[in-house]
Amino acid sequence: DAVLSRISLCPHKAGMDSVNKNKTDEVIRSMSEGSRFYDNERRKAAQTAQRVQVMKSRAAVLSTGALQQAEAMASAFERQLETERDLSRVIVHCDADAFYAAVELRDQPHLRGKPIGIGGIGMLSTASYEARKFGVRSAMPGYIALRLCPELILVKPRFHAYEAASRQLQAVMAQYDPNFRSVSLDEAYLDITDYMARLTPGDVAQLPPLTTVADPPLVQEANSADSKPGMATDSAGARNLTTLEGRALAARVVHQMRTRMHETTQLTVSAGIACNRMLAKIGSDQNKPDGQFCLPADRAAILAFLANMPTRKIPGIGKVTEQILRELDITNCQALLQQRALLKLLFTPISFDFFMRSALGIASNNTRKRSERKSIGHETTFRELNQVPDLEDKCLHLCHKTALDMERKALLGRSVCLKLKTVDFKVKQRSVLLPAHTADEPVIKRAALGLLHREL
DNA sequence: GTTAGAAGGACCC
DNA sequence: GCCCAGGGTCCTTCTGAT
Repeated sequence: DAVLSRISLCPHKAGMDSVNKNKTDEVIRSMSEGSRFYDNERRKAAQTAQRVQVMKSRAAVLSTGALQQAEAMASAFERQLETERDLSRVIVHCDADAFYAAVELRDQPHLRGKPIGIGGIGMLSTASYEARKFGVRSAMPGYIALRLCPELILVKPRFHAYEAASRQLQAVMAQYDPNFRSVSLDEAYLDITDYMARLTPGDVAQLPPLTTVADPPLVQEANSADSKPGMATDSAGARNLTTLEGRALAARVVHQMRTRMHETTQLTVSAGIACNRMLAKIGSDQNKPDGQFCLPADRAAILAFLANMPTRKIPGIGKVTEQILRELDITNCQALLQQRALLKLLFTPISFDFFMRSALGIASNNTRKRSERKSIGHETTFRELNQVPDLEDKCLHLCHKTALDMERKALLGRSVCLKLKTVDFKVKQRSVLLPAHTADEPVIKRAALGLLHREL
């Protein structure tokens, strides 16, 4: 049922082939059922079901006229989006494979070949590929993982080691794009268009040949006349990166970069190459681990690539949105496009825009660093507490850590937000806007305590 | 009608 | 015996104020 889809293994994730999904889900279910966590999941599932019901009843009473009008608007919107389609950039998404686990296996050779999970009994942040065969996943509680895989070795995270490895990976990436955007310790986007334009024939000769790279084929068949095979350079003699040849060259560049990353860190990195961030990110998952995927800069090839793509693979569509769309009989991008009139009528303009862009493969290709952070804070989960002084202590300690961080990073903030989680996993957030921006610890503490007392 | 602030959630790693 | 994280961003909805 609905709650199961929330707690079970995601079948679209890479490396699911060898997993006995039914057995794994049964273990997860039996260990979760009856817990307060499970009850909360059931509550949220019911909430989602309610949302779906409202949508379905709205859909049921739509007139053909309304649908036709929506179809016309959606169609016009699609034409508008097509004018924005930019195939000119070569965007790469790099994603280190099972990063934390890979660093541990590298540094602790006696663990190699054994299933390991990074984290503790409460929660794992990563699992090695050996452990994934048993259904062990990131964001899985350690005690459930141990039930799935009794030989699992829990390894305490060593963030300094991961940060060091991350810096090494980034140093290689910087050779190809000094303005790359890192999204976490193990993920980054690069725009290698300029790098490729500067490649000399000598540089090109140094690149690994495509044939050693292409397994499975890196460059999908382009079935359209949009790209012009044989036109690796344009009339001015400049390198044309949108052709199949241009993308094959990109594949060789990325292969070289991944080789360098492996040489300096002993870690494997997977990569996706495409004309925007979204497509590159989907691509980096295609041939994981230690693989890469290159999508031609070609509208027809992009649409063909996306047509049967499960909605869950789109970054930004999680379990809930997948479920809602499935209830509307939408499970892949093709259906997303076919049902655009319905989507236009049932979802907000922002969601509709997002769905259309996703299904068409039109997204931002900006890989420059994002501007400034929006928030900073700390949170911690602790055993059941109901004594006011105990809660105050916890609150003050988190305020202290946050104020310290703000001072270190020279940041100011104006809104103080207190987050509370009850024993039944309900989350409450209470916030106040201060008269002025501050990083002053006593001010933050007073505001937070005020919010806390409002709830006691 | 528009907007800013609050609260709740979905999602990502 | 341990028993579902913690750091974020963005979107949606509601509500009171301009």
